[in-house]
Amino acid sequence: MSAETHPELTKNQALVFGSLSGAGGPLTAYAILDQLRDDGFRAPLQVYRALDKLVEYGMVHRLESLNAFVACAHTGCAAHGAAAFAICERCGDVSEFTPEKAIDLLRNWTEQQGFRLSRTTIELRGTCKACASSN
Amino acid sequence: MSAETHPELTKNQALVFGSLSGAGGPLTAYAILDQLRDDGFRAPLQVYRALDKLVEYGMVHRLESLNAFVACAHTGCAAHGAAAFAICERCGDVSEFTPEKAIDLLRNWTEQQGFRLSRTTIELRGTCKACASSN
DNA sequence: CCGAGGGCGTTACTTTATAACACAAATACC
DNA sequence: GGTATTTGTGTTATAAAGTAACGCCCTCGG
Repeated sequence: MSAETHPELTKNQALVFGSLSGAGGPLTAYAILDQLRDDGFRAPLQVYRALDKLVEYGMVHRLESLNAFVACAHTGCAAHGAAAFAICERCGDVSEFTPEKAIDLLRNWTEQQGFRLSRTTIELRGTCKACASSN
Repeated sequence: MSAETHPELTKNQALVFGSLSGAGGPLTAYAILDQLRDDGFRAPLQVYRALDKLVEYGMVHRLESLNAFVACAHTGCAAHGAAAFAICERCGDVSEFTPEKAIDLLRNWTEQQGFRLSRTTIELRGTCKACASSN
């Protein structure tokens, strides 16, 4: 899978990705399902199956602490490998960023332990600038 | 358990903490519930309420990517503030560690953004040394 | 005494995610 | 072309994780 080109998406995958991209923020699988009722979606599995593939392709990230999914901010994130998220608990805004040095340090730790790293989850909860100042 | 670092636990909190401590690894809320049936536990809420407090006290961590909970490895983790976890997907073993430099870098990023950080989740998925070598 | 807050027990419920089964479409291979 | 294999799809049913709402019983400070 090339980092620059997206794989060919199936119809369902394209619908789910479109829904997430259009949202401009994270959506739960069931929220996506509701959005896609008019496109013929009837069951959660249709969404989860598409999401599994999109996550595998690096086009979508799963936010573990929200049980939600978000389109990758980098249109071809697979190259980056790891991403981090700052999640505002007030307004729900999510910022994706790539703290390479921090990730290097974590990877170094795993290598020292003989731990073979496959996936890194970094999620920061708090209050975004806008919400913190509008207090 | 030190009276200085730990608050007085209620009966339910002590039971849940004991269950988690004895497990030597993560447990889901429902697994804890099953373990405590003989102690009179009947409903998930009894577990979740205790867990909420234990997490608040820093004695228990929630593993977001497993929907599970684990007793803090440091008996008084509240001081450390943030922890990271390496989760073996083969044997389920979880190692807690405290990557202070990586956390500092993440905190610096949030400060630059004006993001007020309240909670940090770092979870590494992969294969532990023992499982990787017993291949 | 009493009243406010915290913890507790229970029922019912919502949200999140998978299992199992059957069919269809694309791909691979000779 | 024909056939095996994989991959995607649709559906029903069910499991797993988490919460709302209610009422009761403590206990602690006034």
